[in-house]
Amino acid sequence: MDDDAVAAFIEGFALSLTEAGMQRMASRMFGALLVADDGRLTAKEVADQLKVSPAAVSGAVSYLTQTKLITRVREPGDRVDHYSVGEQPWFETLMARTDSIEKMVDWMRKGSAALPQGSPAQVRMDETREFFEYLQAEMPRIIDRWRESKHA
Amino acid sequence: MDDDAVAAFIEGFALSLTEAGMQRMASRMFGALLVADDGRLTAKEVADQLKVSPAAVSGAVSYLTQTKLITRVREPGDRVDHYSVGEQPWFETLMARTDSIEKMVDWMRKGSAALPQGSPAQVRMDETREFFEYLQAEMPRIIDRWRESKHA
DNA sequence: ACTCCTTTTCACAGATTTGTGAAATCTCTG
DNA sequence: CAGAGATTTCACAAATCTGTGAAAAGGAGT
Repeated sequence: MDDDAVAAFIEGFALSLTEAGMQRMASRMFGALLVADDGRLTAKEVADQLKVSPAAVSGAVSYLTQTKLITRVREPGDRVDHYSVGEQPWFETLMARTDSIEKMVDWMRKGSAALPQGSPAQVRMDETREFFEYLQAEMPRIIDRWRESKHA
Repeated sequence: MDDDAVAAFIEGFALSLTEAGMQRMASRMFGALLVADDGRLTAKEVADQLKVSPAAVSGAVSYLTQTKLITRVREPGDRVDHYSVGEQPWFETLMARTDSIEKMVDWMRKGSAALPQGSPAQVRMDETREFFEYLQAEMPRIIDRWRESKHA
């Protein structure tokens, strides 16, 4: 277990998540959870490991729980919260999250309506929208196929 | 052709692209191109339509061309550049762009190596990496399937 | 080579985001 | 319900991001 390499992973991985649009602190905390042996840490452990204030962790927690990437768990008779990458693999959660796509699709519907009937721009936009709708619908099936391919 | 609604589309659509990680100005310019009848505009047209400076457009152009979402076109005997959402549907370009995933996969490989052999964290990380590799490999096939489903 | 226009670069100002410390709030436990 | 510790909130400072204006660089036609 190479601690330096693990720390490097957290920072590097978090950076690529950040580039993909996730908040910086949330990305780092998420990285820390991924390398935690049981995928669970307390706020304090996160704060210590990343050398940040409890306040920063609190912000990350609220982001990550809202986006359902982690869940808050408290054992009965425990006084501290544990945060955990859920039982369901987090990337499935990530893939299932399509609100961003949905928003785009909604806008494209409105956009298409505002364009001249049959114009190239309208045709292009409708086609694009159909693709995203297809993609959204396919997502669960893609995950299924992956599960199958694993068994083979 | 409802100009106000078109403008609203540009802003709304651009916002959802921005939330997905794209630069603000680039998102707006991209939106403007999407509703342009032939999918092509000059820098000046973009600047006028979005009410921004040429410098801002220049920045957006450099982002969008780097990410291959638009291409620069200049007709022989013309003095100005036209920017165009490419011939290939832009969302196919978008889906084919996997560098972000590749970066994550690379980091996960390193992360796995740094974790104790056979530890839950390592198992989890390897599985995650395999999923993304699968996803990346599947992408072209997903697009193919969409094309087929369109013919039906 | 010159001129005109387009495009890029750069320093800067304004806006936004990020993380901190301190205070407030919450929640178990006794 | 009081105490102890955990968590959240808030105002603020530092860092980052955005877009501007002005100047520089680039290119096509004369």
